Amino acid sequence: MSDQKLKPRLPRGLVDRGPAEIAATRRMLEKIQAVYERYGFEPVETPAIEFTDALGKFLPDQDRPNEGVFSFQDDDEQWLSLRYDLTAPLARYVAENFDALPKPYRSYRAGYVFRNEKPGPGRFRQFMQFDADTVGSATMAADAEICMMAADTMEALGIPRGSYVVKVNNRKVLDGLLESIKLTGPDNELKRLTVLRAMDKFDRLGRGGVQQLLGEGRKDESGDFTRGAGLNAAAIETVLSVFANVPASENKLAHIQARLKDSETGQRGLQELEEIWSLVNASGYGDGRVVIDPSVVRGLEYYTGPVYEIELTFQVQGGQDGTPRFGSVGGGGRYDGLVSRFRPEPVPATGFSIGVSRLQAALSYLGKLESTADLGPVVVTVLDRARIADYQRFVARLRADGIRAELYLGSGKMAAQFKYADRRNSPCVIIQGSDEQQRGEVQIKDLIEGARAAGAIASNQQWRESRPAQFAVPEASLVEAVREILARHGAR
RNA sequence: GCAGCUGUAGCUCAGUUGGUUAGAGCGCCUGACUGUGGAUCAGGAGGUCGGUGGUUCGAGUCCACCCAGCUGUACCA
Repeated sequence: MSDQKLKPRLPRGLVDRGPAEIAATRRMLEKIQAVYERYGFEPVETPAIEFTDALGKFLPDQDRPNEGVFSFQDDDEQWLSLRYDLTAPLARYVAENFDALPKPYRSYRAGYVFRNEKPGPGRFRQFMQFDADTVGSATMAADAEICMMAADTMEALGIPRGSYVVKVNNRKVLDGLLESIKLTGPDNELKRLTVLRAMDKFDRLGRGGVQQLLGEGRKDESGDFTRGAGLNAAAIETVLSVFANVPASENKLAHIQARLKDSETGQRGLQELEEIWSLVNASGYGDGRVVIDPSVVRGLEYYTGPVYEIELTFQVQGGQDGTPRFGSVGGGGRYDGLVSRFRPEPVPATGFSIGVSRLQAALSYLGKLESTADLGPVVVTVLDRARIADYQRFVARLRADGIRAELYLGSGKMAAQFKYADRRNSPCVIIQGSDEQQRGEVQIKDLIEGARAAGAIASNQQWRESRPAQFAVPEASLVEAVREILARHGAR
């Protein structure tokens, strides 16, 4: 077919966003930003594109970028990539502007990041993160503060205390654990990865699933088989001990301490955890907002010490199987090696990101999000096409007074104009035909009030004759009357 | 990537053991209403049944392959 039309469509994992979602995102961003500002962080923004090597994302032993990142070659053949998080670009920025920045350097930024991975519910290939970092401070106080800020942010977003938890662990504890089951040396590199990955799946697969993955392997619902790490029973028991149902954070520390006796790395990790815990506790956040959880793994690359994860703990009502799981909505950790890739001196850093898109998807699914679009503009209708100049003058007066307003620019008759205004979520329309003009008046119809009245009216004739929520005011009072309607409906 | 399931109108779906011009609800457009949203009523537009090939007198229906979507799993720096 030569006259075949192009089919409008989006690649998977990408979404269009309408006014209601945009408004909801904006409200979220404002709340997050307010918390970060209060903690003394300042904004900085970097571009969406970086050199691939600056992101550190070449495949090992190959000159091709990792498939998980969107990459392309510049005119000069250099590889460029879309950022896949906001941390790596920040490290590049700090390294590049090192001498000009105050240290420790505390900054935040929001922006879209891109990952070429399989999308799912609340998982997109383009999504927004809100990130905050402290660069140039090695003290655990920086990490403790990040955790407390994460908790404050959740509450600022309207998530009640007890409906979220900030979990803290330390990569050194995990390394120590692997040491204690003798998974050391380069030969065991792959096994170590397999063990950590298995642990990371605890919330999804449960203890049994993780146990299978640590041992022989596991068959999923579709019958597909995943090979396990092949550990012996004693080693499996040691690894699973971190999932023990020990209620208090102090006890968790004690519980795991015994298993790490032989590992110096593990002991150091425990010390760091204890330090964070005492700082968090001193500020009162140890009441369940921030907890120690030795099972938190997080991504596998650049974290060097403490790692954090923000999790929603909502009980999803209707609790059958079909309900999606919204686990982690944010996380982060200490990445002491990332900036020093560019610098001669060591530059410790720690930070965390909130997955704004995912959190929004979760909140909206759970009905915890006010997802109403903002009110639309006041629409001035066109009854007499010869008098467009007059109508435009009404519009100009409203705008001059700071009120969103527009002239109906379509070609429809009255009914179409009302439908248009309705769809635009307009608070009211302005009408002036020859009758009103002679009396020096305009009709104002409150669409929101009118919609409410519609329920009680049976016939169309009655509806039209009663003209619900409609009234006349002198032309001179136009702005004032519209203001009243806006105020009544809580317009911002 | 691997596995399972599903592809019929913009959306949600019906379509008997293969049998004439492929249906419904919702939505959309127009009108009833020379100047009023909703409701109602009447009319209208919109589909080469995901694609290609095959079996058959005949395929939305059966078969093969491909494509897309969903779910699980792997990977996710």
